[in-house]
Amino acid sequence: MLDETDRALLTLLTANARMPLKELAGRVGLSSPSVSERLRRLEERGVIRAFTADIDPARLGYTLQAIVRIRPLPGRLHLVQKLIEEIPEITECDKVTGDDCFIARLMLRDISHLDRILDGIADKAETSTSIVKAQPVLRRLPPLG
Amino acid sequence: MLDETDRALLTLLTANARMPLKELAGRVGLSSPSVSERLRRLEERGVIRAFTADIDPARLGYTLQAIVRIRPLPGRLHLVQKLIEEIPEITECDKVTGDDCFIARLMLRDISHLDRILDGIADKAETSTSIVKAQPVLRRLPPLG
DNA sequence: TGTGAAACAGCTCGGGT
DNA sequence: ACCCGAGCTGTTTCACA
Repeated sequence: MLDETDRALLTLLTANARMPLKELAGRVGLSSPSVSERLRRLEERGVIRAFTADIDPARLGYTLQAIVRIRPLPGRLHLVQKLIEEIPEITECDKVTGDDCFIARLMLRDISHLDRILDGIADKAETSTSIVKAQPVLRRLPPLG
Repeated sequence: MLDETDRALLTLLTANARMPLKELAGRVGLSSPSVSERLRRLEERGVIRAFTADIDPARLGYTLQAIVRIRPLPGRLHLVQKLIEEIPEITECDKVTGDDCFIARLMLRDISHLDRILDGIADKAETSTSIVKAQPVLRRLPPLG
């Protein structure tokens, strides 16, 4: 399904999505056209979902992050999900098993910013908030293979 | 600090990191060299941390994701953090306030894979696991401005 | 910071192994 | 599947506003 060369390409592109084909080719021991074709196929198959820029939220003024577990009140599940999707400060949200129905990541300018957002949810769901103190593992690839 | 043009560039690059300078330039109404210079500065200032490929874990065989809250046993904090960093299936981990010291995202091949990994932690920390059923909000940018 | 032109590098597409 | 080479497209550099 995915050979050694594909895996190497994914690793290289994860580290630097703008790496030129020529350099990619050199590192995996192929020619540029071959690499070009492989990338096309990887995108087509959905292995590569997109090429994105990794922006540092702190440099945008979001110096605080919080992880919030959200338990919608009875009958409010869909309403809460819609609300979550519309709050732009929520940059990630998973719907999970268990009492906590949603687990969301919030980007915040300061602690009062958190207060304001939670106030807007308080009448539709219960929340448990954890403030992020450090990020020991930042977005990385799982083992390929 | 960040003007309107910079914000537009970040939005465009987040959607497609491999977009050619020429096209970026056209969309923000500048010339290619100007855009090139702006990108150089954004990277230098650390606003753009990296250009990365967004890989679909499901296409790599990781059809299951879990969010695990981890509470190290007394005196095991550092040991547990080291362990977390060394488990490659943990692709994200935040150190947070509250009883749950760490919140980690795990990429898994199947449910027995989860069992195996949690077994390796069980004697050093308590864990609470939530299986991801859906992802209503996938990694996106907070408001720029 | 910005622009435009020119030199340079990278990409794509054909044909061939 | 991959490689090579030609032609084209995109990028970078530089003089200048």
